[in-house]
Amino acid sequence: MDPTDDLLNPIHCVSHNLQKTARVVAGVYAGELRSCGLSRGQFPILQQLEASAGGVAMSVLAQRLYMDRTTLTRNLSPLERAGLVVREADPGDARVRRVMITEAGRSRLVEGRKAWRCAQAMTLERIGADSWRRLEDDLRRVRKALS
Amino acid sequence: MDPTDDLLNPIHCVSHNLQKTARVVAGVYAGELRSCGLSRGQFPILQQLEASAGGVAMSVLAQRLYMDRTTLTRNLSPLERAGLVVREADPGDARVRRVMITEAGRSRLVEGRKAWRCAQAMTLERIGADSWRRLEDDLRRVRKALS
DNA sequence: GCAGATAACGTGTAATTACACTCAATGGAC
DNA sequence: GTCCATTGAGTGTAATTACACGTTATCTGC
Repeated sequence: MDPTDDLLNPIHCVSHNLQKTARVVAGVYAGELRSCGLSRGQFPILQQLEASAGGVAMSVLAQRLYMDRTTLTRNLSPLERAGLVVREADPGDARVRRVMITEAGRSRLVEGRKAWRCAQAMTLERIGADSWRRLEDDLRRVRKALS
Repeated sequence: MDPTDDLLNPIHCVSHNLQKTARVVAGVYAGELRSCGLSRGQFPILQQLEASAGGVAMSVLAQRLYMDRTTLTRNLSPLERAGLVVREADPGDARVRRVMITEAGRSRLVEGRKAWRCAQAMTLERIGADSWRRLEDDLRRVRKALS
């Protein structure tokens, strides 16, 4: 008998278990970040952009965030309207649009990180740092295995 | 020095790590479920309703799914239009609307489970059953700790 | 060069999510 | 019984997500 048979019961759905846990956790971070005018979707984008000197192509940025490319396009629009990022054509390849964080974006990110740190500290305190270390490793493995 | 200091770097964001992993996994299940006309959000709802004989109040159902009550309202609309669920007033309390799965809903669920099992088996094979057992426990603990 | 394949990107459309707000029904204090 | 806090539920609005499709630019074989 296959030892994974019990896991083929919908109670153990990998997708739904991840989904509902993500929803619960997201609420904590969204609440903290709201004070600085960043959504929980915008914060990781700015964070990733700050680490990418010289700008990044849309596709590359989407991959790094494990996000659909078209979703990224939509999420970038409000950030661009707010002047926190700019999109400009790549001089070497006219197809590529390089995304860059602006000075205003960096300032906002400083505020955002304060709020984020509150949410992260609160979450870690509740779930336990060691528990999270193990979980984070496992999650990374899941992403690697499926993409 | 606080041993959780390194975890206060946005790279280790609990919310974003869960979010992006959930996105990657969701893609697998959505692909399989599409063949039977159920979204990955609708399947868990029907699944939960099948286990709730006599119908459930909206709030209770939302709690069980770790879902916002208003989100559940929206997600039920297409299911109701398709005749897979019904909402009827509770005889004892006029505020309560009891949600029930229909016969058509049960039939659809049989189809859905076939597709779901494909996705689940595929996912488990890639990430490993033991890895998932540990992860599922950890995720449950996170939900308990935060809600 | 040129034709077709490929790659990068945006848009139409639709599902998912949830906060703020409103409405209706219930229950408790008196 | 009346007032009012509480509870269950739906709607307005907006952000998030992603599939299908179209457009433009680059590359490859010839």
